[in-house]
Amino acid sequence: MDPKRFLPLTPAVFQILLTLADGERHGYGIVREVEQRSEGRAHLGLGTLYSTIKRLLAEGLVEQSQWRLDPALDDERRRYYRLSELGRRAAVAEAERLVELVADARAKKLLAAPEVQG
Amino acid sequence: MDPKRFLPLTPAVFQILLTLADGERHGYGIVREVEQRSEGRAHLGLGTLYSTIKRLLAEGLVEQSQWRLDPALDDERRRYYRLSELGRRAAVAEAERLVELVADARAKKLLAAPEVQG
DNA sequence: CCCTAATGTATCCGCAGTGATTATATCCAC
DNA sequence: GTGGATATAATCACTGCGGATACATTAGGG
Repeated sequence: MDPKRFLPLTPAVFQILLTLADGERHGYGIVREVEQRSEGRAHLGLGTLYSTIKRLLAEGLVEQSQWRLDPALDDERRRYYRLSELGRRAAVAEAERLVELVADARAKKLLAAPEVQG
Repeated sequence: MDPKRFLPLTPAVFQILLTLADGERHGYGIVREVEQRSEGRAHLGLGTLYSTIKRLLAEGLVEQSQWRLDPALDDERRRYYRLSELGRRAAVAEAERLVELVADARAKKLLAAPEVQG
């Protein structure tokens, strides 16, 4: 299964996969992490979140998980999700695509060249 | 006028602005350059191209130009476009946003850290 | 306790962007 | 002069986005 067939990922999809890349999260928690990580520059609407997750589950990029926080701290309503292997490879492929885009932007002098690039 | 109000740019819009960043182009020529620069990985449909350019003109990110190639080599039908100052700043802002996304992807270990980064 | 706000999941629906298709015309090579 | 590539443009169905809404639960303050 070639992850490139999902490219380009939409901003919403990439933000969700990115958020799940280092651990499981529940829906609402994803929205808050995106908000925090981007310092408010990226926003994920609730309508987008749940419809997108539904699609990602159907496509097999994301899986539902039984993972639970310490019950004392957790909330029964939460549904946790994790990246599938395919989802991870799709996220990597998208990240590589973005690296190319940035390189193109540098080639077009929209960005300064990095000070040092090994 | 804050270019950030246009973010995030859609893939089609960014590809068009990127193409115009180092010189004037006509519509069909933009499609071909995108195809070539990405080595076929990015594709810009004709329907997308012309409707998007129309919108970009209305938003003032792109301007029509009187520029002409040597008449012997040029084609009367062509309409040339160039980046406006606002368009350039929007493209830069988008490129910077992509740099942040790539950094996020590195932080989440989706990509290896760059070998050297000054 | 109760009230409110925040948390949490979920659906609905209008809107915007995409891109295939179609139409039309011109350019160029043979 | 015929055919295929070039070129612009409008139409149209499809998808993704995100605000609005609904509803239930949880947390905290008075």
